[in-house]
Amino acid sequence: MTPSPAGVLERTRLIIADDHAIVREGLVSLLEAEQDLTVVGQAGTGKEALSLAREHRPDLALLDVTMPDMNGLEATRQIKQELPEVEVLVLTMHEEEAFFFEALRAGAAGYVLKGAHSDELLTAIRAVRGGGIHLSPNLAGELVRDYVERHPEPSMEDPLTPREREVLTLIAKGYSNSEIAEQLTLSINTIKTHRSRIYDKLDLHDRASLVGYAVRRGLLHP
Amino acid sequence: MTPSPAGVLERTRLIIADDHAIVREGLVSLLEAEQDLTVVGQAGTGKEALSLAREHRPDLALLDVTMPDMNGLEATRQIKQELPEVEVLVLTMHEEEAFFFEALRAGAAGYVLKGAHSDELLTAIRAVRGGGIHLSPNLAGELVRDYVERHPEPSMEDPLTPREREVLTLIAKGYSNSEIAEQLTLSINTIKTHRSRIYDKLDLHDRASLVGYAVRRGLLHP
DNA sequence: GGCCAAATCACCCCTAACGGGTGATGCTTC
DNA sequence: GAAGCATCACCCGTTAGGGGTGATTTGGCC
Repeated sequence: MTPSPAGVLERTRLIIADDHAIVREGLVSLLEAEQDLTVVGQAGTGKEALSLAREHRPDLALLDVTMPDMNGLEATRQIKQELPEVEVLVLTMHEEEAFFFEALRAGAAGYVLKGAHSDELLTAIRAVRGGGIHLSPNLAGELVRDYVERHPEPSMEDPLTPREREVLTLIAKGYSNSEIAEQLTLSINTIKTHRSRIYDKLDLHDRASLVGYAVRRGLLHP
Repeated sequence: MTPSPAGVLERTRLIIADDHAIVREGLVSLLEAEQDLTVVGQAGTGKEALSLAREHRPDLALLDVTMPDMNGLEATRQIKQELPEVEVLVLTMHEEEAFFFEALRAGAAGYVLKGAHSDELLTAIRAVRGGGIHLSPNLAGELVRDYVERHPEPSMEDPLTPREREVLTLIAKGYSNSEIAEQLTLSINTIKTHRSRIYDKLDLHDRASLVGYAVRRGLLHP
């Protein structure tokens, strides 16, 4: 650590990118009003944002989605690829889920709507600074819905024994009886017996509905 | 709307539940200090919280996880089942993902860690009040990771034609050639041709690896 | 000790599905 | 007019699938 004059904090260094100068100015004055933040660069396009990030290695990049010459999502992707230590916060007016999800895939650590209170932006910046993730409350619901759908209550028991569930999983994954037998080091006859019992218990009679069942139970991914 | 005396706001009505009286008191004074919030009930157990919710129909219930006589997650489940219009915000010291995810499944609209700043709690309450979801920045990352894993970049194209991808999906779902032919109103021969071409292009030679491929591509869920 | 469910394996049957070919025809699109 | 896509036909041999029936062992439970 280099010694710093008394009273000077280790500020969080930001770059901001938005194609509207007025929005940028507004953000700068908003952010500079906080003692722990400082804006070290401004960009009007995605490419500029990327250059700025390379040049300044900021702690955090605040990017708009809609920008000429490379949009904010692509910029996010490239920044995260090249400079993973730079956190990206996407600040946009786009409430569509598609952008939100794409931002997450691109590696953004946060997504804030421009309609939000400025408090939320500051909260988000600090959350991200602390290694966290901030999601717009309006959009986080989609993510949660998605999660809940894919991970149903693990309770709601099925009538299968553990072994049967194991076999079921492998069947659903497309393995043949003999392959399953090999993987579990069992006789193929055993597998066939399990298979029959599974069909009996679940009252299913073909692989398709079996796969459906396994997918609903979330047996395929883990 | 019933007319209200000038200066009196429509306050957000809360109940809070925590097994430690001191924590409750602290929360009450914190929340009552805000002009737009009012605490209409306090509980020290999950069952009490449920009764309070039935009695007061609050806008929001602030629940701790660890409580005697029904924990906060079970209480969340029951409240959301009986009184879906009551939003639940889980406030806990538990940073384990398991509780977090279970809270989401139980229907909570937010999850705030006790280690967070009180600002975050207020932000969360207001976000939830506005129909949003607030997730602890420390834990939201898990949710995002989960999402990103399950929904890989849809780009990164595969060599398959749209029709082939369609057929592949159905194969992975466990349908037989004839069933697929029926569903797509095609000849079974056509399906077999597609199947062969898929095997060729992907250089796979059994259903198992085909399913693996489909899962990775996320073709199974939608 | 007796009972039951779970897990293991064997053997039979028969149909259908599977995978591997080869070849051919329209239809766009470039 | 070549290339890619989608469609269909027919042949072939293997084996996996779905359906039975019966048997053994293990472990837990009363």
